[in-house]
Amino acid sequence: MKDIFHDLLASRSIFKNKEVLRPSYVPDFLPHREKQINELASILAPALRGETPSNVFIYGKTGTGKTAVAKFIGKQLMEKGRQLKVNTNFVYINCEIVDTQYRVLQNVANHFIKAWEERIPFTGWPTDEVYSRLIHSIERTKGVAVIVLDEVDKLKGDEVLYNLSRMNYDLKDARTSIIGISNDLKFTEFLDPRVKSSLGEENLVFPPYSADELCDILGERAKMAFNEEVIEDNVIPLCAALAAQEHGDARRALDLLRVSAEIAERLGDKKVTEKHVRMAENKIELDRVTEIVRTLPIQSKIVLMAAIVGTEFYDSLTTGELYLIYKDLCRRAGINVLTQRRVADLISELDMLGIINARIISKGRYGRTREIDVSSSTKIKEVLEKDDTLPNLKDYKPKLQSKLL
DNA sequence: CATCCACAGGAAGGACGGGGGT
DNA sequence: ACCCCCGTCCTTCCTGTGGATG
Repeated sequence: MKDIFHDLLASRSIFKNKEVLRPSYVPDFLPHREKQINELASILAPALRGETPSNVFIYGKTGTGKTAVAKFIGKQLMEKGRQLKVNTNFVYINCEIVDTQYRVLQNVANHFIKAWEERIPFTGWPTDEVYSRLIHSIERTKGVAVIVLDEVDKLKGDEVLYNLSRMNYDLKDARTSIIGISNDLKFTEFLDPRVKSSLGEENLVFPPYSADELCDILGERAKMAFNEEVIEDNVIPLCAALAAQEHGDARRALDLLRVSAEIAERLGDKKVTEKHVRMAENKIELDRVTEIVRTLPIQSKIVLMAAIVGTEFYDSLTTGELYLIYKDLCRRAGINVLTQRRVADLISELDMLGIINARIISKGRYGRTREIDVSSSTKIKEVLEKDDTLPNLKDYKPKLQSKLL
């Protein structure tokens, strides 16, 4: 018993505050985003002077600090508003979760509705009534409202964007600014031109972080997250370098650091070392693959299974060979067989998810096809074997030769 | 050098299901 | 309550093509 408590107490000594490493945490200091912060601030500043601010469109890949900067600005703006006695409101909406026109309007409107007033229900009201209620509530504040739509590309339909971005025309005493955030560069191309011009009055690009910049970010957070002297010197540069290889994703770097420390803690080690980072890298990858595989539709699972079974016996497969195995597996499992055209698309999807590799090769006279292999096949196989909707692949042997005749 | 394999991958359309508008 | 539109999944049909082989 004593030993158990001893271990637990010892392991407490790594983290001081784990929360600051979580993606949801918004730090007070954002290294290497000063330029973006200043630009965004100068775009929104007119609002505090009673002028109408522009709408902004922000884009950049995942983990480049888009959301953090937006939330940070929101906080600052609220503070400045209090100082200047201007009524400021900041609404943050993640469109991946709130993804329909009605729910966006409802969410924004409810933000402005006072506690004792009737809130707008989840469903039931005509959309235009929600809109006019929203306009009315904002008008009443006689102040500034900044509305952030994170992941705007996930929004179904662009009507909401149109309505929201032209709200200023319906307002007299209040002003709004819409900030749209997206990681899809081509997103605006598909928008209604009117929305495009009103939302994209200003554009901000967030470039990926370099390895050095990631180091600074991690260092800053590590000071808050960990106790003194628990992180070895090479750990942070390593996390930064690994994340920079991907696409300068700060979230990934922070995850690596956090998981490394968690592993160290669980192992009862007093310091986080390079070894833990390597283990963390592995664990994160395994978790990612597991999650992807687990949530794959049945047909994709069968295709993946065919790829694994096939590569176990032949070191690379062509689309045609994979398809033969796939058909056989389907018949055994009593699942309907898709056409080769469709299976080819499923193979592409699996390739894009990064759980198989499929590259186009030409075998000259013997055709052009994709060569397929599987990166971490044993991990994937484990996940697939636990799935009881699939045929059991123990002792299964593909018989290509006879089928190919 | 033309040929020709075994596909890649685009186009069009059918079936189906869910969500929003009326 | 109903319908319609849209997205997803899948099929059918099709044209395009890199490069070993004759």
